[in-house]
Amino acid sequence: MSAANSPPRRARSGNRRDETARLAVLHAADDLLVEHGFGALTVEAIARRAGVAKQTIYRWWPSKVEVLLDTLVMDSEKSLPVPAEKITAEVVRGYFRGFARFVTRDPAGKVLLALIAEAQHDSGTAGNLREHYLDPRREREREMLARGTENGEIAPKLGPDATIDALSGPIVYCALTGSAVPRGLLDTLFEDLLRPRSG
Amino acid sequence: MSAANSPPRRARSGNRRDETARLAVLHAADDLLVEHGFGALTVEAIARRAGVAKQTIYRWWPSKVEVLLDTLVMDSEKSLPVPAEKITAEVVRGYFRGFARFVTRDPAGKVLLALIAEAQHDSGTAGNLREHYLDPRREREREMLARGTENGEIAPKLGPDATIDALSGPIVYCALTGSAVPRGLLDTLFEDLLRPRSG
Amino acid sequence: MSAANSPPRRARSGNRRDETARLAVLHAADDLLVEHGFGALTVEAIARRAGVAKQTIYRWWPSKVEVLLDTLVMDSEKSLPVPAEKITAEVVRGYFRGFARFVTRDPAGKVLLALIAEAQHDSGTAGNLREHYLDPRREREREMLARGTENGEIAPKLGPDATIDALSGPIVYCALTGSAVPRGLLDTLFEDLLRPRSG
Amino acid sequence: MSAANSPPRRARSGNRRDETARLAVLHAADDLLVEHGFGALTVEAIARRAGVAKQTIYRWWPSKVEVLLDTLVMDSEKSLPVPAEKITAEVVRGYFRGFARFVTRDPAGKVLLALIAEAQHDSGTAGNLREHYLDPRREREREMLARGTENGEIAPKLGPDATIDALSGPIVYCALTGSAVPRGLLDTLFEDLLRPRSG
DNA sequence: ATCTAAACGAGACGGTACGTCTAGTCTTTTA
DNA sequence: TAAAAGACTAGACGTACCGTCTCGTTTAGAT
Repeated sequence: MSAANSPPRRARSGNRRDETARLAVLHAADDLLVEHGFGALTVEAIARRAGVAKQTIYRWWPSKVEVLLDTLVMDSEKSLPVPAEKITAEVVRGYFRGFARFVTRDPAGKVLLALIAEAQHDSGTAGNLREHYLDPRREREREMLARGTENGEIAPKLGPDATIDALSGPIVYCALTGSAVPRGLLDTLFEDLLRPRSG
Repeated sequence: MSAANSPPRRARSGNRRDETARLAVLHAADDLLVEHGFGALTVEAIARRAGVAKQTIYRWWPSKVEVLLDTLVMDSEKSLPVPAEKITAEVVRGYFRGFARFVTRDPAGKVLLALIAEAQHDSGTAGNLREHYLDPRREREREMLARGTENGEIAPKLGPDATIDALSGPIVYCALTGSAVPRGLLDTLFEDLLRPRSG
Repeated sequence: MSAANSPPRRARSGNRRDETARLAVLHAADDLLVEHGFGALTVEAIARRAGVAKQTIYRWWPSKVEVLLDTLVMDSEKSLPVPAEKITAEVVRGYFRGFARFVTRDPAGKVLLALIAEAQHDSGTAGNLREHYLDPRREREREMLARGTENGEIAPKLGPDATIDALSGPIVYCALTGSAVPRGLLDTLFEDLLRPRSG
Repeated sequence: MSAANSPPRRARSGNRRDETARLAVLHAADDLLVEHGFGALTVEAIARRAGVAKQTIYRWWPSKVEVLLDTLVMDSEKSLPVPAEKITAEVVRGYFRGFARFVTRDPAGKVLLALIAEAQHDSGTAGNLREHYLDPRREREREMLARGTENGEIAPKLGPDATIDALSGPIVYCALTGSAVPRGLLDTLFEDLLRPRSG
């Protein structure tokens, strides 16, 4: 019953990394991005908001984008897991629809857009984004398609990467330009690129 | 013939806007972006490189992104005009192939990626990018598709915006993530979305 | 009768110096100094207020302090002439009392204080102030004392410069520090330094 | 003996104000004023010369004149203390002679002239100069005169402020106009204003 | 029961760029 | 040819963050 008396000031952990501080930083970064945009996302502001010293951030993250990347990995694992079992056409379609929802409506999706943006300005960010987010996720997406193909549930007309790019590309592009994904676009692409030929 | 001997130092224009300065700024911004990345693209650096006072930049552009937007409009009009006459399937396909080349290989294309990126961080940039680049270009792309459809050269399965998003989306997405557009992707999309139903 | 029809817009004088512009500049400088202080006295502000182009000021005055010096010479000749005839003790005393009033209460006196101040920052101003204001005036003050001495009206205990410094010094110092000249100070100095030993 | 090896680069003080930086700023300001005049005394130049970041200056001083005021208080306390014990006529005379030397020959005296000058241009400076320099010093000068009077060493003919103004005024005025204090001036004023009536 | 070691908050520091301001120069146009 | 207009280079202004560096405090684990 360590926190029973609900201390106004949290008990610090002394010798070990302070998990409370870590979470405070991640949430502060997320909140600032959503509430005030990337422009307000400075290390100083994160520290201020998290009630944490700047040095504590620099101790554990090389820069503010690594903080964001941590929140993205955490959030997207929760909000948008890549299906791994019982792959049907409907599951695959649902995944990409979920992806569209994630990047256009979920606040956590803003983090992905912000990191894609930042990657254009900084090659280090580009590398980290690929390594810790895009590539691992792509790998699991390929597996998803492979299983669906084995099952005969889908019959991709193109290679896995081309297929995923064809579906993810318009979604991300529309999100980046602030427009909605046009009605019918995803369904038509699905029909043309993934549906078993026949009838 | 006062300026016949082409002075090494440009003759300033006095009362009127100095065209030489304007071009020096645009080229300096372009060069800096390509050579040293967006991080090195500060107003101070542009001014230094262009041999121009900072104030001259602030007099004519609200911020450095407006400078970039000007270079983008100028360059893309030259490198990637939207076809307006004799629209055939091949012309349309060639336009999108040219677009892919523009954003993945042309230095001027980096400007578009940088502006899409910056638009994620700043809503003013987002608005300006739409208003001065994306929307006008989209309008002409729609006209291109409309003419090709009237001619019977193409038969879009989707509405014009959906069609353009389906083609531009993967191109831009691949450019943003630093990967090549997968072989066959554009051709397959073309075949499926634009080709007359054979016959 | 050049200005007989009092045009709303003054008639410019073509290839001769425009007297209207000259006076507008002097008055604008004076007004700005009195109304908004020396800090607001920029060449741009003077030009704006006078309805004159900056270049017109630079054409005729090396800098804004020369403008002020012109107004000072003009104004102080009018407000505080050095007595030259019928020098009595009372006339001399009245002159220094007038000087005290000039620097502490007359708006035109502020110009002198401002120029003394500026002279500390810029040796060119120091030279100009001496040459065009302090030295000529000192010369006439010496003559005033000399005549009074010849008349037997006053009997300076010190040399003329020392006498003038002893009287002007406290006046200027009090004006510069924003305090009033203490009651009795001038009279006592007068009594001690200028009054015939009597008997 | 942790600092026994006297490091070539100073050890910074971490969390606390860096005394080395403070002194570097004060000396840089003093030096710049003496060497290049008030015109060269910009915050940027002080920072450059002191080897200090501009922000460090703005953190501790509202403006460059406050820096000067600090150097003045520091220097004049050292070069020109107001005598407080054993007040004799000679001590008082020596103090004012010292003051004359300070403002006309000591480089630190230039700071006082510069601040008096700046006070004409900015009322904030005027207030600060009074509050932090002129008034406290005047208070001690009054005490000096009071003690000398009690002792019977001097017998001021005027009130304390008038006496001090009568002596300081010509000194400052001569310093401001770049002329020497005329020979005999101070002695005569002393004789007339402070000397016991003989007898 | 001390002592060591790490992580913490706080915040000063040297820097870089920001966007604004004024100085002083220059050129074109008008009268 | 003077004056109005105003664009230009140059550089200081004061602010915001950057990333680094002590400080002194707090606590866990080793002595």
